[in-house]
Amino acid sequence: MATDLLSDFEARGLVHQSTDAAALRAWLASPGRRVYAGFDPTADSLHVGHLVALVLLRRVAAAGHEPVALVGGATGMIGDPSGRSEERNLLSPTELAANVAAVERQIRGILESAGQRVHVVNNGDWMRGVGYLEFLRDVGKHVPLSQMIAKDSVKSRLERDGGLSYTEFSYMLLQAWDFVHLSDALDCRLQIGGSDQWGNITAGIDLGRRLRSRELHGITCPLLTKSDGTKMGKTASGAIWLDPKRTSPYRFYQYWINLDDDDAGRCLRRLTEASPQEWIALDDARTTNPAARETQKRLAEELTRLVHGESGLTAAQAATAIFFGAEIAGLDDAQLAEIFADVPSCEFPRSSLDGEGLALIDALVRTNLAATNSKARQTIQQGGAYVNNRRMSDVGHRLTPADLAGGSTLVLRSGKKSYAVVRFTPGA
RNA sequence: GGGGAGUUUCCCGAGCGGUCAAAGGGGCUUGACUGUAAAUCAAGUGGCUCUGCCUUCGCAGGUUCGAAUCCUGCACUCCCCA
Repeated sequence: MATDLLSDFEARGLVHQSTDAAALRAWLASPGRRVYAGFDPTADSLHVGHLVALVLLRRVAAAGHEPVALVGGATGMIGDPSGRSEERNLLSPTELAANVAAVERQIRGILESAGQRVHVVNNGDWMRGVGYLEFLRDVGKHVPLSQMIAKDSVKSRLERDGGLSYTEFSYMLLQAWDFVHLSDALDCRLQIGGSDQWGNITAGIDLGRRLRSRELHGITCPLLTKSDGTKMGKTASGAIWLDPKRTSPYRFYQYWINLDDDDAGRCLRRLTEASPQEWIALDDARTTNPAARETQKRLAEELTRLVHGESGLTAAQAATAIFFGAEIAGLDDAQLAEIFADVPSCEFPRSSLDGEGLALIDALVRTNLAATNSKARQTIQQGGAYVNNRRMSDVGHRLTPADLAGGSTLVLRSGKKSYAVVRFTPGA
């Protein structure tokens, strides 16, 4: 299975374009080859869109090769025009440095468990010392302008009103040089990227041939899109990030659980280590019993474990059980805080529970679960109000210490999915 | 410049003196069903100290026991003729 990486990629639908397949196969036949993919540090976290490349590198490792992850500390200074319709805003050097560090950490976290040596490199390290004139003489001289202009990424931008700046135009040279540099330093001869990277990758291959008479290889994988045409990893509320501070493990898990069947089947192949036998079994399960969502569960489990670890997966599953009706009991404040990390919270003085207690209607309004007292009353009457996931149908109910779930927290819910965490703090 | 029509609750749109918090549709909310989907069905949809009370029908006045409904003025929109 691990013998022919390229066939594995092809079977999983991961190959969009590739350079000479026979030559590539031959090169990959010996173990210990180094294969690289680049990551631009445009934010302090990677997102779901980067998973394809990360998982690909893991597969490279599983096949007995060494993954090389390049973080664009230098290229990030400039911004890749590929797949972009407008000029990028430049990041400040401090921001960039922070992003590079964060992204490097994430990459290591995901790749290092794959069982091979992992190289995480930053092109800032070799670009910083290179002078402009030197670069123009050593690299620029060998890249024909006609080819640069012919690249889709450049052409489409030139045809637009905004055009593109000389800076972004030069991006390609930097990435091309990265590839040549890595082939010098690590004997890395294969670069993998998204389909929008084809132009940049081939620029590197050309440069390698001109400067070193070396044969370099490239593979692009199709960009992940969902069957509804939207980009993978984007939701109405924004991107799905790998950083738990940006996207909680629960939401990450849910994202995969909620994929529709076609997308799930595709993602199973591209993003998980599932074997062909498993795909077939799961495809079958999906047609005979779609309700079980076995494919989605398999996806969600593997990816959540990969990104957030075993504890993240456990937390996400616990949260899932609760968000879908399980009564909230026997959890402490810390666990509640973790599960409901994405949920708006609201604080009340502890004393409001004393004596008469706090009217449920008030609590619903104060937590914005209901717009007015009337709406709150209606919600309760219609059976849409829950305290700790237990339906409350008494309009006059008052919250007392008996309603607390954790030591000082309780969870209100309106309808199926609007939650609010209420914390009662000692204060006045 | 002259003549006509209109402005209703989140949106569209009925209502033309009391039975109007205002038909109907859309949207939204809740419930049932379901695959945490879609469709479907049901209920709700001005506010409140809620079997009652208060505030809404372009704005300001007026007539009337009583006005979204009639009258006057103002603002805005649209149509037709010049």
